[in-house]
Amino acid sequence: MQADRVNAEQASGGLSFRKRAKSALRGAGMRWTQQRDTLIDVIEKAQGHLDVDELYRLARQQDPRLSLSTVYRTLAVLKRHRLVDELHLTEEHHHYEAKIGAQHFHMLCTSCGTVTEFSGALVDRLQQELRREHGFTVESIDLDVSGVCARCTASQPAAS
Amino acid sequence: MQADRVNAEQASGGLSFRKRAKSALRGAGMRWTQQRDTLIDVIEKAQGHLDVDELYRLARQQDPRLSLSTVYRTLAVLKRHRLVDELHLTEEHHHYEAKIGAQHFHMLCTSCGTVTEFSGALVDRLQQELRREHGFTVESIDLDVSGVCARCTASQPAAS
DNA sequence: GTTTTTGCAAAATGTTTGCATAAAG
DNA sequence: CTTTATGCAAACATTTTGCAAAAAC
Repeated sequence: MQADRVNAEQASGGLSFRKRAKSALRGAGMRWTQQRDTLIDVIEKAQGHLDVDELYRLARQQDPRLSLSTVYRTLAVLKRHRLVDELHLTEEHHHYEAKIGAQHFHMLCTSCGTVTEFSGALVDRLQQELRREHGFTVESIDLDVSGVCARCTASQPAAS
Repeated sequence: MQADRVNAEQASGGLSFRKRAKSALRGAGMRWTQQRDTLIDVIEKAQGHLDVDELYRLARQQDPRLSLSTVYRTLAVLKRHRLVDELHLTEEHHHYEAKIGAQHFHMLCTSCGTVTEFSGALVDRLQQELRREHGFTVESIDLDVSGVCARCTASQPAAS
């Protein structure tokens, strides 16, 4: 557990997600509660994309009394402080992930459901282009791709 | 009204949205109902981005008995047949627009609320890159940008 | 001790569904 | 005449909210 925390800090350049979250909230005059600690811990460890129910379920394994309202309220706070990103991978459920490391985006394979990340280099270019051509200053980009991943393309006879 | 229809046909290369929709649905063994005609007409004329409530409200001006269920059911059909696009411009409401003309994406100004369209050239490049680098075949891209438009940037003292 | 946060239950929101009736083909 | 689509109301899933009790500071 101690080791996990050290690894997490190394992965994100010396400051764990939990520590960043704690100081961001404390800095805004908010309180660091047991529930927020639990939820942040689950989100950080998930290393991926949780929807609200998964987050709720996992958090209750650590603290069975934690309520669904608290999950929603905490996600709202974390979104507001830009500590988590909300993804719209599917029509049905939103997914959330810790904002750690470089900006990236997601490809969802419609065949196997796998989510792959890709980096934001091309998206940076798009941002520049929007400023140059439209005078538009980008604040946030919501970009999700769906299609067929390499594995599924290879394993399926090309649909004619 | 007749003139509107002619203009619409010219704008989309000889086949109005309504005619395309009609033949797509008829081709799939579905019926061309009064309600579908009304909804398609509203969507086509809107020339922009309607959310469900706006669509419902406008459609009821033409046919006061048309129900909200029918709006949802019709949008589902149109989405399935790729006759409308569903946009995720804001957190709260989905928006829908007729799929007419070239692919394009949307920038939402967080200051004045204006939605501006931009073309898909850069997005095409992204698509190629994903195939080249990840072997991923793109089926659909959900891309929405928010930020500050040129007008608002100009009229506001640069926030320091 | 004061203020914020929580858990719970209730309400609000947005969307879907079952079913009898109406309309389309 | 047969099948599909509609309107209505009820069901559903998800998210938000009011409030008293608990926890943080």
